[in-house]
Amino acid sequence: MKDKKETTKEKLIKAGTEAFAANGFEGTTTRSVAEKAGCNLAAIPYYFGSKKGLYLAVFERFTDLHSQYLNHNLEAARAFLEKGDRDPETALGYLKQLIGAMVEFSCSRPPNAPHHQLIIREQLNPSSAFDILYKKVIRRELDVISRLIAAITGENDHRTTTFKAFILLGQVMTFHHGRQLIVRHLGLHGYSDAETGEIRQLIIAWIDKALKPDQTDSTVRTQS
Amino acid sequence: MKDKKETTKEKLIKAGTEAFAANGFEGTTTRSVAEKAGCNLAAIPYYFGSKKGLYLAVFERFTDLHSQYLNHNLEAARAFLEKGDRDPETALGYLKQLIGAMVEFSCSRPPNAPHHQLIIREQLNPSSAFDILYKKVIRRELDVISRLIAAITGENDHRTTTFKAFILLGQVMTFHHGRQLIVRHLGLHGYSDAETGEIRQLIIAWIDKALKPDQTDSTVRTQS
DNA sequence: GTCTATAGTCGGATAGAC
DNA sequence: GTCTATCCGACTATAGAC
Repeated sequence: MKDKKETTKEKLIKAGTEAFAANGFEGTTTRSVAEKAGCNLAAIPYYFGSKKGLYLAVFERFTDLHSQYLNHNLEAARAFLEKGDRDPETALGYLKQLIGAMVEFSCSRPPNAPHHQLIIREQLNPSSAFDILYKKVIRRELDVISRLIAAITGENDHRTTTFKAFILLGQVMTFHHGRQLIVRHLGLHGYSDAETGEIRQLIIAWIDKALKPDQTDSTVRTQS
Repeated sequence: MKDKKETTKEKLIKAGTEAFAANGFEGTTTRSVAEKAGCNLAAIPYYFGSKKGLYLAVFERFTDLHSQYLNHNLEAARAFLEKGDRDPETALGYLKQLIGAMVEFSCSRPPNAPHHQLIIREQLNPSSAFDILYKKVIRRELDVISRLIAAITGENDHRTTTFKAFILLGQVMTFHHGRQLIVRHLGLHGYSDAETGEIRQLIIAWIDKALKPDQTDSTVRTQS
């Protein structure tokens, strides 16, 4: 029935995802997207109303995929948190699991990961897509991570645990959006499995040391 | 003599820095830059040859400022490293000093810091400006940081210490380019001095724990 | 639903007066 | 050096045939 329809729409979303991630909204032309999708320029306004409509559709789509990918780890952690068990070692285990999955997602899957480019671009330049992003993926991730950190360190100040969650996310993201830089600096040709593995191990080891509950967490007090 | 000349050129570079940082190269129009600079559109091709010429001039300029700002800390660390003293505690002190300065630079000076937006944008979308950036600032920073890390941890593999340097830079940068996100998530109105201070303390404490020389650094071995 | 042709707009660069 | 006026190309979106 609507197989043909879905296919063209689908191809446009896929091509749009890559193009917008690589060149940004302004840097992308509808012509190039249509060409990459192998369909007609006029199909974009037809299916999505406008270029901006396609852009938003791209975000609706990839945020779904993104949550699906991390859903298992996020939900497992959330279930743990919800049942009130606050064992720091267990919480640390969930956190390491989750972050490990994020590293894999960011580093080892170059074709699936224009996602983070789109995320960064929206952070630099928030548009109406930022809302979709925030509500569907970022808020949830931040929330779970900061609650895990609270369980691990015993720190309960929301702002502080959120800052720590950010530090952590920053460690992961830097390897994604700094890929070109790292590769150039080290003379690599992209991340091989070996590099992805090393990055994951380094980040996990770093987390391990920095959050280990058995050390006094020299928690910070600033004037609130 | 050439006061007037310098002034117009200067105003264009300043306006261009802000505009390119905020909206990217494609998202910026020469008209808007000229208007913001309070001068004529035709002045851009006149002084810089083209829009791209202005863009490159912006990079030449801000990379100078950037190195100047961090120069003191970078050179102090480099002098320490050069004289062959490898005391881990001292090295850790230099690293903390340097990172602290970077946090101040990223967070507490909103008007001076379109710089990092430009850096991120070039990482996402390398153009000819990437070379300027890499050669004049990033390479030197990465180099010093990774050598400090080597001195602190005793780890001598260049790739590993570089990855660790990246982790560290990622922690700092995330607070800069994720500013809109953090502010929104925590319901802040930008970073006050208190927040900048807390961020600096958290990152330094994190580094402290993760790199402390007195712990066995569970150094990673992957198939090389 | 998909195409061609084209309208309408805008942005970068130039010509040339002052 | 600075301005106005303008050209030219490229882009998004639409009209309308098939």
